[in-house]
Amino acid sequence: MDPKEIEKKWQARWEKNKLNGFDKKSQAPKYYVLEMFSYPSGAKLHVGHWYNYGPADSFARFKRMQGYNVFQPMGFDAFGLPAENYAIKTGVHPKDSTEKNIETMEGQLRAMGAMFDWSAEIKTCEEDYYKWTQWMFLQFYKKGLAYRKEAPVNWCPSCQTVLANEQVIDNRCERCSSEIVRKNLTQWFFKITDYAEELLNGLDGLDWPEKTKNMQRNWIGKSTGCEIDFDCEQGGKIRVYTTRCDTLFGVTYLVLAPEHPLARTLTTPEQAEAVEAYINYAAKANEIERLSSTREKTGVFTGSYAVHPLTGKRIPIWLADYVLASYGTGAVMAVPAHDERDFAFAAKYGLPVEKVIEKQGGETELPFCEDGIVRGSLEFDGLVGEEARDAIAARISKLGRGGKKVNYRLRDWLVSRQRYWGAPIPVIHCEKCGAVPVPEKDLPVRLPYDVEFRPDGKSPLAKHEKFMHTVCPNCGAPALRDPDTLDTFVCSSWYYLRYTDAHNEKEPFSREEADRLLPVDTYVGGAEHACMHLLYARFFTKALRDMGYLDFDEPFRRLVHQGVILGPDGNRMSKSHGNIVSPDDYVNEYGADAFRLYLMFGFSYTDGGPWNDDGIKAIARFMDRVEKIVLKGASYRGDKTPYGPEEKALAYARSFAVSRVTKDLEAFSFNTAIARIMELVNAIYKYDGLAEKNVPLLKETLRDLILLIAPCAPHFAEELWEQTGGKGSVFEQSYPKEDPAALQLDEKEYAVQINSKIVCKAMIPSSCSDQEAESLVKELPEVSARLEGKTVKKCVVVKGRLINLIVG
RNA sequence: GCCGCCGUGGUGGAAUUGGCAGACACGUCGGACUUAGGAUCCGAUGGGCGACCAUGCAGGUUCAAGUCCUGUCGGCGGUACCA
Repeated sequence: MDPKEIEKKWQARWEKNKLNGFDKKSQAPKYYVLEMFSYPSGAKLHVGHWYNYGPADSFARFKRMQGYNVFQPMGFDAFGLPAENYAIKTGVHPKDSTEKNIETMEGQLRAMGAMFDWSAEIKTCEEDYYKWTQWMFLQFYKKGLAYRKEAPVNWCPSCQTVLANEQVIDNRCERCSSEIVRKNLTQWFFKITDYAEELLNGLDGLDWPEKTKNMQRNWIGKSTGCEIDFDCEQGGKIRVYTTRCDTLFGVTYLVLAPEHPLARTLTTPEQAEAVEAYINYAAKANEIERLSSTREKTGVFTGSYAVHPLTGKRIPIWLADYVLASYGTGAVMAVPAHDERDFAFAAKYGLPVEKVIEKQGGETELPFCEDGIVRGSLEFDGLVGEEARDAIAARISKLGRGGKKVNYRLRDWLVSRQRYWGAPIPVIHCEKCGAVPVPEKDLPVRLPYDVEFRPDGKSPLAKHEKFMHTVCPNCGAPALRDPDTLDTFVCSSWYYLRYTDAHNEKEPFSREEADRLLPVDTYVGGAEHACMHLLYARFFTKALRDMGYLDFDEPFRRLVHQGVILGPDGNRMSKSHGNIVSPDDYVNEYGADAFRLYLMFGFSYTDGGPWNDDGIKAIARFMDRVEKIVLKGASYRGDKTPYGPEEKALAYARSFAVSRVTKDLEAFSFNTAIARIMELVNAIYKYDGLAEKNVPLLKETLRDLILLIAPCAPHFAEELWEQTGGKGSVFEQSYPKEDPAALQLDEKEYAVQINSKIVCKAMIPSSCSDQEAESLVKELPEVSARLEGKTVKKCVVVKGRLINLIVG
């Protein structure tokens, strides 16, 4: 069988018979299988694409054969930095290179033979898509979920652009390697923090890898603590946030972040110079560096004092950059005795340490940061941990000086980028009216083609006069467009919705279609998106639900991460390692089906691992064996139907394989699924060696073999199906079902144990009761010899497996 | 540092979730058929001559532990002064 020929033949036929599409008229239950869409980079599909899409497609085909109306769309995440960088390097316009790449990749994806519904294809860089991305922005804006604020961001002075945290490597710009500075800039944010609590709670009900859910939990970082107001001697007050208000009596100083609004006003004239110098110093250090715990703590005294809310004690106020402006209130109460950071800082600057917590039953060694017994704290003495916190927080709250407060580590999502290749932010800046959203009827705000995107100190769109100059939709006065574009994660936060209604010109999607097809039943993609795309998409879904566009809470009911195929040397495949394995050579030599089968069989899907091709010949041999036995079986004639132990064994092997393969495919355990099919093939070969065959049984088993293999080797199975006289497409057949009767063997082999040591094995009727099994076993010579003069205290029977006699 | 995951033959990897450890393959060895074999088919293959010993190491629970608990070493991923 020539793989190239049959691939072409069946792909054409599937296309013609619309076998790959979602059937909108079908009554069958829907099943939405989604793989994370591709970034149209380079020109070729790499092993990673195959590893993601091949097995996932087998899963989709399997669901189809199970009777579901499967929707499996594909598209391209086409905006983004790589295309722009490529343009800067080569001068090829991002639009041109992206379109070319998409065309190539589309062809290659089709050649894989996956069951993609191309009628729903989307490309995020096309007007009819990004128009709706902009529309999303406007809805978020209307709802108060998109806002502009000044915030510290990573700024590359050479590229003159804001960079995302991921684009900062070792405090340097990934593009030009110049040092990053922190800068306060006015940027657009999405208020994802409004949904922090729901994003956290919603995780519990999701069928996602625990690992990923945990990463999101940590990322959201909920913490319950207490806010406390400290009066300043010179007037005003400072609000601090703490999770350890039980240590309130151990406060020896307060610390404000250098960016804290009160930092300068609290500074006394004598300290002004030192404070100013320190604020400047802190502004230069970037956030990554600041957060490094190995870095020595620095700070400066403001010269002024606050008053302890419960004791009235004078407390010096310091600035230090180990306190973050963006978390809590940007100010903390320092308790050196019970916090490592405060302890180190106090030691360096000679600040006092006051112990107010004692370890229960042991020496208290400072800093002691665990829960313990409260001491030296007036009437709170003797309380422990949570009860102490509750009591002190209640007091604070009664005094009107704060109280319990929940904080999240999650920050709002910075969505504006000073880049060209993205969706323009649909906002117009008017001198009189301020930031005015572009009216929906004027969408899309088109991304102009003739733009100078080479970096020369200005944001690319800002230099495009025709793009920038417009009139204010509000007052009609001349106004400027927002020169920024949206983070590409905005585009990918709603693409699974657009798929359901990809050509709708009036709305981003119709509610009817979305509610019908969503949520995605199984979503497959890399684990690297755990705290980015997967979190943003959940946020979008919840926000759109609250705006009344959707009727469900979570976009992805079940999530599966494929592992990563590494280079043969165990490193990530990359040009710099020189360890890239091209799928093309293998596909050319063995065919798409064989390559896909090998990826499924040779690796544990969720683990991946270093590439090696030791087993690929085994797959070719396996397919060869299947073809031979299937075609040979088809040539048999006769209705002689012996039915003895061999036939029973074959029927058992068939049913066992069906039962296990079904479970394994459902669980994305592809390697064991293929192993089970190989076992069945071995059983069929064994049976075929018999002189007297039950031909109808053999043929039925071979038919099931083709069906079992079909999701994993689609072209191959179609061809066998046709050659053996099957009607229609193999994917119109239903997946084989196990026969419970065949799985009921008359007798099963039990391991017979005495005190958990195996004594012998015995065939025991599978229908017999525990007691019957026990007495049967006692009759066995191996057993009775050893039981001589001993009594059986207990008998443990594990059905179908073993009988364990426990002897005193 | 903290959180999470993982350590099983020469190799990739199984183990119905506490029940015959090493399925299914690769590789190796032996055999058959061949002028030939890097094709195909058949057999053997964790270690030990053996009783037995084996799932990183040391303990524990249990009739029974790769699986559960405690400690420890090693690897991977996430996060990093979040008060």
